[in-house]
Amino acid sequence: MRVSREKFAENREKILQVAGVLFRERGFDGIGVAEIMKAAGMTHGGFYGHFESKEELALEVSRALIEKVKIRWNEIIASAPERPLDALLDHYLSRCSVDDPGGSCVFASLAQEVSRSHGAVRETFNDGLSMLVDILSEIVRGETPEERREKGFSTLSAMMGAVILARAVENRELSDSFLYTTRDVLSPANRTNG
Amino acid sequence: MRVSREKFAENREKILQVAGVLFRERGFDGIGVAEIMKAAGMTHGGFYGHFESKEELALEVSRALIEKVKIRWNEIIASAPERPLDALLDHYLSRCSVDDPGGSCVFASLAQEVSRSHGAVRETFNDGLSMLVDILSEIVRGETPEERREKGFSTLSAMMGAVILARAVENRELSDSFLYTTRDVLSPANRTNG
DNA sequence: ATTATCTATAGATCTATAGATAATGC
DNA sequence: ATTATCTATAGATCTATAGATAATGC
Repeated sequence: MRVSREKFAENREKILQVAGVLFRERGFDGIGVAEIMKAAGMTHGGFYGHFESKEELALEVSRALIEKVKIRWNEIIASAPERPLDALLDHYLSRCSVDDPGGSCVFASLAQEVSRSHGAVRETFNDGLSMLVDILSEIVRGETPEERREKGFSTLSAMMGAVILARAVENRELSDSFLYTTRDVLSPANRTNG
Repeated sequence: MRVSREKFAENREKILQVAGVLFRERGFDGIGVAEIMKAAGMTHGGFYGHFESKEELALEVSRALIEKVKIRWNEIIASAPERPLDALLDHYLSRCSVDDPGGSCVFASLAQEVSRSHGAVRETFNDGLSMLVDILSEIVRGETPEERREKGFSTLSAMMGAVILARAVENRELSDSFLYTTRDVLSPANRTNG
């Protein structure tokens, strides 16, 4: 049965949203079009009326999720103008972030898989990471812009690494240690230099 | 045609070695048994004379590659007794490490994929990461054992994060920045505190 | 009539196995 | 005779498409 134009647009959004969760939970190659459509409440074949290919879906989902990270980070920073980095670290280096990959940072879920790929998705991830460095550069401590930019890179590395390793280990104590030790090292409140 | 016992053992080692490279390059799910066997110079069906399943191969490869990281790190540390952490960072945070995933740290290639799995491979990765924290705890600066252990966790997070992000971006300048900024932050020579 | 969705399937993977082949080693 | 490997294939995926169905909107 055919649906209205409005419903068609809704269905497309639903596919994007569901795919966003499932890609982050299982990886781009860990979930098929049929299962995504089933989870979205539609049939397999209907997918190709909305997207040309799975690759196109992966690209659109990537763009949307990266934009989402940007918006969330900017919101958190704006909500704590006196200690923006602390607020961001509290958010990012949290158990919630580790335990809910389907709802968390797309880079912490898919960076390794994307690094093996080529094409538009990879470029989108490249630009997204560059954007996060820019955001961090404005809230880290540092005497010169160069110093702050360098700290933007190292801070992002440490944040991502901590969440990725906290997810990789099964032992809860180990997992927590990656989060809180990284938070302590990166938080300006605990630093005496820089 | 049948081969000698010696050749049989050689063939098994060849499969493990080839699979070690291909798993790191393409992920456990990114390469099939048939292609691994072809790269090892054998036929698809012959695989099941050596291993019960692809999962068993993944486990044996994981164990071997984690042991390899341990041995390499200990060699590097032993070779530079006056500045072991600097030597390790020089090795780990290098272009070579980023450009040759098939020959580098198994965690930097497969941590995200493994974090989505359950079973023996995941446990092996868990124990392997714990072991790397132990190694780092002995070479980082810190006043107390607790402080050094905490620094072991945060240092490992930063190292892994830097290599993973350096691989994720396509832009060479961005990629290098993740490496050298993390090296600067982690190197005792560049730290004025702790 | 147009078009969004559904049914059914083609064609290409993938893991795993059964049975044939041929060299080893008693 | 035993056993390591090879050939061939079963059965389960996966992406993508062709054609049927049925509701929208002129």
